Amino acid sequence: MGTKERRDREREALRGEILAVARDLFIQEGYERVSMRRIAERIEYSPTTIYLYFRDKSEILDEICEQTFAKLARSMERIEEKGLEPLEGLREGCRTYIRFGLRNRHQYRLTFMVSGVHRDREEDSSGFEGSMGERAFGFLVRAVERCREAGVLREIDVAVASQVVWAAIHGLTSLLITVSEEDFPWGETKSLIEETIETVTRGLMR
Amino acid sequence: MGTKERRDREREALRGEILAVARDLFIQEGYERVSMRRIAERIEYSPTTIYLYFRDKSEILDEICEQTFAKLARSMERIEEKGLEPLEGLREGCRTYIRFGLRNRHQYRLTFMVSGVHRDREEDSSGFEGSMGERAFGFLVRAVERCREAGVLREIDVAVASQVVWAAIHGLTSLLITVSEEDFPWGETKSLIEETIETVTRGLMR
DNA sequence: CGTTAGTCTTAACACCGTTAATTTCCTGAA
DNA sequence: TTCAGGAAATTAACGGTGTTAAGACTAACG
Repeated sequence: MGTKERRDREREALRGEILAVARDLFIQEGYERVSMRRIAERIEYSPTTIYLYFRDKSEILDEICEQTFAKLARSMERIEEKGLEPLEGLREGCRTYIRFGLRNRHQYRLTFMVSGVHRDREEDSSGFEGSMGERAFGFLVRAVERCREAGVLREIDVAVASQVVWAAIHGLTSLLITVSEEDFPWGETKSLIEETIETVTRGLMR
Repeated sequence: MGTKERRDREREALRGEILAVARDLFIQEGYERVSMRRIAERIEYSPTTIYLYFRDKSEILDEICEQTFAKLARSMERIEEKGLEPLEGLREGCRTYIRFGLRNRHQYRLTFMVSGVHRDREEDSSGFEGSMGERAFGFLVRAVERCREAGVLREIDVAVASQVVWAAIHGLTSLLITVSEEDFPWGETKSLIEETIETVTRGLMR
């Protein structure tokens, strides 16, 4: 009787393996360089089998991105449990965000820097609401809000201020990912990160 | 005797037409959605003819990017001639940069947000030195330097400060390009831009 | 006029994402 | 134990891609 359950388990297992293999390949070589046929080869199934588990290539990407986002969101939410003072909490969130992006370059690029380039299929896109991306951004909003409550924030809309922070840390992260050190004379990365965070927080305080 | 000259002119003309057609298509539909065959169709030549004028597809892109950069660099350098006070000059440069990115979304994405994804050919890359990108960034450095000389800059390395500014305005630009308004509740774009510029400049001043 | 150099095209290669049709395999009932 | 049904996987194919090799055309020069 439990055969359906077992089959479901097996199905899920194979699905997971596809996801794992695809993630490794995407990270190592980039989304567009990895073909369905190569993923299939790795899992030792025929290419078309993948289509029994995913609608198309970009759905695999979407799923991986959500996983990545979930990781980022958790990292950031963990900061809130540390009970730091508002300003330092915000700073620590920025650090976490940037570090995460640099440690997961390809995933970061895939989630934040491609968007509508791939996935022409529009329908779902599931939007921002309820997504892991919202959770990660939600952290920023709360961190800024706590700064406002503590009275250290200058006169500015909390939503706008959060977007400004996001822009700054995303900008730094994506530049460091895109423009390699041999193409541009970045100095010491660590101090650049700290100065960026320092600058944006200072700029938001009264 | 002037036949060689005429032929050179014709060659250059066709090359230019390929570039123009490709630019229009890339802008309208994005680099990866445009095939060599479609470019060829537009110029009414066979696909392989293009390879007599460009090594490969990415070389067409490179050339277009350089043109775009040149336009940006000129726009920014024109600000210097306006004789604004240092801080306002920096602000105006930021505005120009962001506006340029938003008005040339596809070109901006191509130049600043893809990098090593396409063009596996490494050899040249021609580096940062002497490129139009350097000229655009050079403006930022000079603008920041002038702020330092005017004594309004806080204690910070000029190169680092310029990179911070670049990160912030690039971050905003690329986010606005990547994350569409239906995916994320951006408020009013104009005020977001102003607040970002305000925040980063404030954060750099003493 | 014949040769030659430059320009362009045809045909092909090796891929790609994806779909339709078909085969294989296993399970549950007779 | 056999057999039907259904799920899972495969083969073959379509229409596309960037790119290369080989051949055809064409215009200028000796």
